[in-house]
Amino acid sequence: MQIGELAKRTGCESETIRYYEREGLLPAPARSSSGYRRYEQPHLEQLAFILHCRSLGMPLADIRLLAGFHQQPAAEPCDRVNALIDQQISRVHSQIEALQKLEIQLQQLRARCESPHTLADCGILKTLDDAATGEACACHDAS
Amino acid sequence: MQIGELAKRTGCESETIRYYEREGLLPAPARSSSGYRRYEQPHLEQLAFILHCRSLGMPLADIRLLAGFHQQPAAEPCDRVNALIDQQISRVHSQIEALQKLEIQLQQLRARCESPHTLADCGILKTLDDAATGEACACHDAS
DNA sequence: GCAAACCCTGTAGCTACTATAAGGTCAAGC
DNA sequence: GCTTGACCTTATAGTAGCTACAGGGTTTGC
Repeated sequence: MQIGELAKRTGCESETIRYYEREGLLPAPARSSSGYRRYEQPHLEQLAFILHCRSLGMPLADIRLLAGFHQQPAAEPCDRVNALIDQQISRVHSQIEALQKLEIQLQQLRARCESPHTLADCGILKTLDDAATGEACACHDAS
Repeated sequence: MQIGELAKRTGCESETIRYYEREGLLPAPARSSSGYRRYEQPHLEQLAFILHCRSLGMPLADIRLLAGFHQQPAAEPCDRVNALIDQQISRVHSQIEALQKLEIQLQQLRARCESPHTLADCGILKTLDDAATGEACACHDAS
């Protein structure tokens, strides 16, 4: 199949497929006489594997590693696979925690200007300005 | 003060300060005879304002807008300030939701390989492979 | 008079794509 | 046989927000 067909079947844009090939995540397929890429079933599965990992937020470098484990002897221990997933879980977890703090801070800032005001007495701008001149700010104080 | 001093006082690297200047977030300061940037107190406050907004996760484009509101007539309504903060809150909120789903998916995947195995029968690799061949996967099924 | 610590500009790198530009190929219809 | 449109190709530049050089000039202290 051509690249457009592979793109349609996987929901991944042709340009992204070519990008994955450049990055060494997908093997370079055979070419037609006119230079068009010709994909087979294994390519589709490999791409689906990549896309599934991406949907779990994994970085391409980790996916490259995961894909590499297929080429290794099957008797090897799989602890490095587990470690990659654990890393990803902790990355995601700390992102969540950071964003939750952020949301609280933003809501405290937002509460400074509930009803419509003018710029002159907008509690939000005032709070941001105060923080800039070194005063305590509503958003970061209580965090 | 020189750029290094400003950097030390704000905890922002010199290169980042020059970057903000290039991006039009900080006004270009006066220069010494040898071309060194000379900053005054207002620059420090402006930079602190930017850094405070950044610490709330706001994109530079929004910070540029926020900073611009200082130059506008004080009697203008501040609803656009509020809108920017509201936007940021909803961005952060939807990121949190997406990451929470992700964490559940990752933990379901991780549960496929609790005790140490070999690559051949690693539940994680198997699950990822199955997903690539179109079968239902543990991680995305229950999401 | 020299070395260390500072400063300058300009450019390239990071992630994971996305979007062009400028061109070649192929099948259908007239 | 020729055109039209949908496909494909490569190469390059852009996105966000920095960070990290390279290759040079300046200033300060000993």
